Amino acid sequence: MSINSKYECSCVECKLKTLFFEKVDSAELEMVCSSKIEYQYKKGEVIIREGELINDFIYLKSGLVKLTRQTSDGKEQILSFAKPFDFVSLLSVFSAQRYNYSVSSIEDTSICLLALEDVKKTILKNGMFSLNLMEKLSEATDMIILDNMEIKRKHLHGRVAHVLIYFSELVYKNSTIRLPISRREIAEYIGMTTENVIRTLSEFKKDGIIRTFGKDIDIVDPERLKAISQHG
Amino acid sequence: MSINSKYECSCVECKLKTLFFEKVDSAELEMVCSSKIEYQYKKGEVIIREGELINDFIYLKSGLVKLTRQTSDGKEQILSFAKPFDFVSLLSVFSAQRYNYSVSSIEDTSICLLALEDVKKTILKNGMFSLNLMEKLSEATDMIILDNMEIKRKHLHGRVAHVLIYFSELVYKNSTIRLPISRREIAEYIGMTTENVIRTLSEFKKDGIIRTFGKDIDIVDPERLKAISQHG
DNA sequence: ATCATAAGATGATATATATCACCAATGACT
DNA sequence: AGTCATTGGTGATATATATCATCTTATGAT
Repeated sequence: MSINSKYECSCVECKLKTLFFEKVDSAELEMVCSSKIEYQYKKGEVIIREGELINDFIYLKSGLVKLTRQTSDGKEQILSFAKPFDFVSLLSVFSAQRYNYSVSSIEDTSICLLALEDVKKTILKNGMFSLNLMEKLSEATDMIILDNMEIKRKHLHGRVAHVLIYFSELVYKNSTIRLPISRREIAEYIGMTTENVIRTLSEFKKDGIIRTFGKDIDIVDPERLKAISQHG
Repeated sequence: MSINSKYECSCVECKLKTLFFEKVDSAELEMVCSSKIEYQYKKGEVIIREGELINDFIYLKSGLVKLTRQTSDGKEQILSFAKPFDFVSLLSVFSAQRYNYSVSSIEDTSICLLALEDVKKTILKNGMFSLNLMEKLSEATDMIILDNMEIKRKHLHGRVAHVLIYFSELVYKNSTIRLPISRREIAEYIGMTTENVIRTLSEFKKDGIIRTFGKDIDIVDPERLKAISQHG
């Protein structure tokens, strides 16, 4: 992890500003942003550790992260992935003292860290900001809930197809992708074993639905993949 | 469904007030509550239908409801259950035009319906209310997400045990319960088949963990049930 | 460059879960 | 009271998934 100067970028010009701060005037923005710190992470670093005190409001500037939790039997479980404009620091931020999940980068990532206290002050003062923030929070949690419902109703093949489609269509917007996660992580996300994820990818390959070279995956037949995702 | 007069109960004296309106002064409360309508539902009625426009902010006064959605292959899926003080009308309320789930009563239920516009006006004007509401919203979605993660990591037996414990400990706070849902609904919630839910309950019975008489269930050995819920 | 470690891959087998078929019990409705 | 639909229940069997063992191939550290 490396720290960037707080003057490296300006909130006023930030393209992410629309996410939360579009309804905030420049004085308020200055108040919140004066304490902002930017951090950079290489792929594979832990950004937030489950159990830590929540003091900050985190903004994903670029990159990709995963949200994980430890199950009581010591296994790792992935709740969801987040890219810029998805919101990261939302679960529990307003409802708990400590994080009940971890956040790690699965690609080189940079984040902005704002003091949660300042954000709360802005909520108290600026109603439009509150409403806007509530919408974003609600959107983000809706997505996690519905995504997990989709996974829950599917079988192994459908779940693996679902993950491929997610990264292809929603993250990279390309039929050729470099998977940012391992087969094990796919398994941790969809609740199946690593071996079965690998086997399923091999079958997709044998059936001419995808081509694979390690983490590089080329979706040859997206329609069939979608059909599998729907049905299986 | 039957409608009660709006004067049947008073928001000012409502024991549920602390849920959302503790930070609201009496003038604001009057504004929101002047339009309030109270509805009563018998067990088994639909309160909100998936796809309907969201115009209201719904408050669960008493009873018990289930949140459901249709999957693309026409099956019913249960997202979660909610009792008073859990929040019902939270998913999507601030992020979507239409409900993407249905709400039905699984016990006799009464709700308060507030105009969403009035609630939004209060958000704009009252920062403490906004922050409080955000906390409640965040708590409610956290619970749904974590509960679904727990279910996802468990096997059939653990999932069924999980449901029994949920109703026993969190809803009825009693080791003898009358299940408000059918075996099929348990299956729709945990993502398994009805037959296997029935079989699992039979096995719990045979093993002396529970006693059953139809929907009346007596949890004889809660410790073993919890162990199954953790491990299985 | 080399070693150690993790990731990817595959097969054999055990276990878990779904499916299908059937019947009994219950409740709702004329 | 009787019929019809729904729920609860069980068994036999097929299918899906997990487990275990083994191997190859990347990857990272020194």
